[in-house]
Amino acid sequence: MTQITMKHLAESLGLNPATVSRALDPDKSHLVAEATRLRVVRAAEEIGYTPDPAAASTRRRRSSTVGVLVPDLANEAIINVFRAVGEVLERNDLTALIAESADSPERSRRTLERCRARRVEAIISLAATEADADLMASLARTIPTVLAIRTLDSVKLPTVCCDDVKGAALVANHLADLGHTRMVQLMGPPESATFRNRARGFETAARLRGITPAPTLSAAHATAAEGRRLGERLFSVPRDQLPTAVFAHNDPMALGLIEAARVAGLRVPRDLSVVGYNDTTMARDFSLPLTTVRYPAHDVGTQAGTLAVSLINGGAPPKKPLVFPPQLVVRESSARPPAR
Amino acid sequence: MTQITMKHLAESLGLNPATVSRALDPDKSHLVAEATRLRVVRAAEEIGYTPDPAAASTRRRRSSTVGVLVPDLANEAIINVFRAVGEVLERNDLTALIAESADSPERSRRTLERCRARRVEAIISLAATEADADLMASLARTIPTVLAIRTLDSVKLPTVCCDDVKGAALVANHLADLGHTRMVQLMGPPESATFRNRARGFETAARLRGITPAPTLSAAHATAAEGRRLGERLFSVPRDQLPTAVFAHNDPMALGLIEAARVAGLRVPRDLSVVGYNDTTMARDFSLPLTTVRYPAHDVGTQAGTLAVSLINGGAPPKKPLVFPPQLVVRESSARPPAR
DNA sequence: CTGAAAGCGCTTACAG
DNA sequence: CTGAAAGCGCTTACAG
Repeated sequence: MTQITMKHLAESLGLNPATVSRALDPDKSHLVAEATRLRVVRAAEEIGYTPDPAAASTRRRRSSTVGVLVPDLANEAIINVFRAVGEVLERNDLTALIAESADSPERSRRTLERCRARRVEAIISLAATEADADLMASLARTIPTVLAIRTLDSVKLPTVCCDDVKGAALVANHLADLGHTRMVQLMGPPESATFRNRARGFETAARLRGITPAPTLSAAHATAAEGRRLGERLFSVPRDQLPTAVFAHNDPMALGLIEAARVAGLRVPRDLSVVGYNDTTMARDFSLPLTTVRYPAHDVGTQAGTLAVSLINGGAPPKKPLVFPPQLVVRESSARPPAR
Repeated sequence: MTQITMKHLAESLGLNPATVSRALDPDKSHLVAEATRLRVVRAAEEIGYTPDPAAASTRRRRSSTVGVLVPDLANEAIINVFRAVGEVLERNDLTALIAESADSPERSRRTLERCRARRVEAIISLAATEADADLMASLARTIPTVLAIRTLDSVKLPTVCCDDVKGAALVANHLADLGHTRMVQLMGPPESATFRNRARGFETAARLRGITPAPTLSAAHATAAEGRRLGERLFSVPRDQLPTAVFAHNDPMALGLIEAARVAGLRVPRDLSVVGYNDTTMARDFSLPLTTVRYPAHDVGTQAGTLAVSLINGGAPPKKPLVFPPQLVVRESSARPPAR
């Protein structure tokens, strides 16, 4: 099966390959007589011809490719952002090269290295951690780089994210409004700025309401298993020393915690209020419907993609991070604290 | 920032680009004096040079790219298979182009079309449905194509999958062994062969044990929400007409069903046994630990990747599907039926 | 073992 | 508006 080329197509139409190339390129087809263009396009469609992108890449000196880093492919909240990124890239004839870092600095490094080798025109990282800040900064000198979801403190890079400080403050205020005074956070790994921001936002807002949260519980991974494990530990103290509300930094941890509460004989929300973050499908479908924070995944993803495209085209990086607001979603896992 | 090329590197070393090319290509470096090879490799490392893959592709006339279709990026069971596929491809210097079909025929078509346009060297579909069987068959005439997870009846293609008939039979026998006689299935969408096979395997094995399952419940999507919805309907009948065991075709549906059971005041497993499929993390972490079937994701993915590589290299397609055995994992959601 | 030339399939100045 | 030529950055016969 020998590959059909532009030369073949041109010959069969009695045209020069250059004309065929122009006719098939939306950015150049205005240089071609409409009748010719139609003839070419039709013939191409008929035989199912489409120019070889690798050859086009070499000549154009553009890979038409963007590297996208995610920490975890099976994480719904992150994949929702990725989907929006992918849509924007596709619309701009850019192919997404997706890679998973698993939050391992070693894998991040290898993956970014591969992006560079592939001559990606931009990098969009949904997986930034301080551990690879230096590498990101150095890559960003030659490749347009966008951070999404997770910010980086130590290096200034174009960033699109959710206002997690505010999101956590919404939770603190919601709980304070319900009358809770004994609250605790179940924090995700501090490597991700999202969790650091949520921790800070919650703490600050609580204090503004005159509440001092109990010492934060730190999860090694932001998973249901960790939520459950830390819940078991938390609930092992006498009842009257228990907090009346827990803010878990994401939905899986919240659900794991609720399981632990059930096992410990605590009713949610009657004995304990639990709030999650992200509003993933499981927040609605498992356990009792979870009070959580809706993450503006579509906005973050769309803007990150758009920003990358703009940087590729020589646009100036925005001076400040693009920040989208989260939204509190009150469901059934939060209520007034139990009476004393 | 003008790109550094092989020509630059060659000049700086006083060598011909051809020699540099050979030195840097593991398959050709044996043609080069070891001392020369070392000199080249070191210089390349020092300046961070790596040959442009697009240019290599055009000249080699190989894209070094494989298209991988998945139905859902956020589905843990499927992503586990994809991860194994990805590892094999990476080891063989192939880049995975991942695309999501969302089980929409229209998106499958567009996505496969894009694979063809990109000149992928092979296609691995974890998302096959009969709706795109014709298209797959036609593509397979020019592009090595491998089916994984989901088989296709109407067209013979190289396939790697799990023995879902057997997996479901394990469940039926487990429940029969416990003494259940009133069972029902909660079936996933029949578009996916996995669910058709599970339905058949369960039914057949049950009948061999002298049990006729109640009419199967059909889920529109294999999600927790659907499990919950169908559970609510199932549990709305008088208790004495209830089945004593439910086989849900995947873990999310099983967990949704368990939630519905809780709401209906049924205790699992005391009043009702529930078994899932796939052994995803949530089977361990949410709800009570779920009895389920471990899916051989690593084997299926590794073999699918290996098979694709072999086909690319001109290997013969296997005469029969490569089938890996599932394994029953008994946890706490299944027990003896309630006494009458 | 190395070099010089040709060529992969495109796109893009350059002419007309 | 179209063509003929050159060239993108590689790799691969072909020589020696």
